[in-house]
Amino acid sequence: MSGVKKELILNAAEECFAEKGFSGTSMKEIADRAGVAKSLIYHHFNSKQHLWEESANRRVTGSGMYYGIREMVELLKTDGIDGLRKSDEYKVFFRFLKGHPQFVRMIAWLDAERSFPVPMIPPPELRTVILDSLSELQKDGILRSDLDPGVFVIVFIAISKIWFISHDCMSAWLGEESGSAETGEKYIESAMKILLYGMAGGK
Amino acid sequence: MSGVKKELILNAAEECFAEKGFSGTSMKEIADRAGVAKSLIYHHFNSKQHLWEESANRRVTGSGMYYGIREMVELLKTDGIDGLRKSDEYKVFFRFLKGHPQFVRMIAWLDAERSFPVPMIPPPELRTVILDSLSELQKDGILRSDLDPGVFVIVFIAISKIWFISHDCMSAWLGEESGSAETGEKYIESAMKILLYGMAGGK
DNA sequence: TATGTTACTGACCGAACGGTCAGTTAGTAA
DNA sequence: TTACTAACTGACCGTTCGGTCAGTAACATA
Repeated sequence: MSGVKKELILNAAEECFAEKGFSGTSMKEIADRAGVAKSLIYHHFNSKQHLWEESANRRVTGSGMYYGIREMVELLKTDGIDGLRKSDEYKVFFRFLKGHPQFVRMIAWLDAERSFPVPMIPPPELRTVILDSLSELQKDGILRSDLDPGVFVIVFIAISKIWFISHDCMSAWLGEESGSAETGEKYIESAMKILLYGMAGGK
Repeated sequence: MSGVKKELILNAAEECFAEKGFSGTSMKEIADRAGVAKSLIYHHFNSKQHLWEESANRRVTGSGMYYGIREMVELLKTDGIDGLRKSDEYKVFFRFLKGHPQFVRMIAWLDAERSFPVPMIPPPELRTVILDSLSELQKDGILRSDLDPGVFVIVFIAISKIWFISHDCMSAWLGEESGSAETGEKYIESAMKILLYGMAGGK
């Protein structure tokens, strides 16, 4: 009946690392949060760095981060840009981030950390499916065809991600008090207006 | 003749913090890099946290980060979107980040760090000038008028910033080998095509 | 029951941590 | 010269760090 305490350790590590990053987290903190002896961590994981990599990897690859994007691209194929605009589906990635604040914290640390890097590469088969669909949409004239399809994905991720990663700085550019949950919804609607319009037109 | 070694300390702190963040940097590292005794740091700054805040603040507020954006908005007023598109000026913020990798590293840490936060708010007068100009451009029909003008700024920053902050992850979505400097130029050109087109049209 | 393996603990280690402090140097004003 | 202040240093402090290790508890197999 192994693995139960190992799971506790991984969960505790994820929480601590998401809050304070690699260097800001001590092994004692993780052990205390997991409710185990510190030395047990070294029984299951070789070192702090290994634990960091394992928990970060699990959180990133197991997040399903990109599945919303794939669904969105599928919707784009069936309903076109206007269909996407009228539905709420273009918010899918934004809402994913909103619902997973711990995941957001983790990728913020991964973006900064270079001494103990964790790749964060999209799953190859998902990447291929999304890029192929986008290429098809370009051929069909639904998306502008003068760009690498990957650019659509990047700008899409960028405008969602920045809202949560640099929230204070960004909401300072908007008039309302930044804390309100409504501001986020209004922001992503506005930003996606720009994006959806720009993705269709041009050249 | 004070201040010269204090300056050395601040510079060394900036470099160390940009590389390894707050928790990953030790006071001894900073002292060694500055070529002074560790205790001298405590003569000029109260604590590690104060040094962190002071060096981060100096780097962020002194960066001139937003001046390129203001210039761009001015150009938009005189030459319109087509003028901006034809010149290279829309790359101004992207090139600023490209030319200041240490600044990019620092804001990546600031985005992640919540235990020792540093605000990173845009200078109020610059913010006002930029937002006012954008409002004017909306009234003149050059920019779409159905959005808060701050959104233009945010999406603009977002697509430039993400290229450097999450570089490995993002360039994985583009076909070429990610390391090349040319890829970045191609990316920002493509992304700005989407943005400039989307900022003009719609509603 | 005997045996081996894995899960798990508490005591412990040397190193590094942030921070202090007594004391020295150097410049400056009276 | 004296006296005061700010710049600066090296030795030192208590704590915490990541990591080790001998030993125990639990459980499966034979």
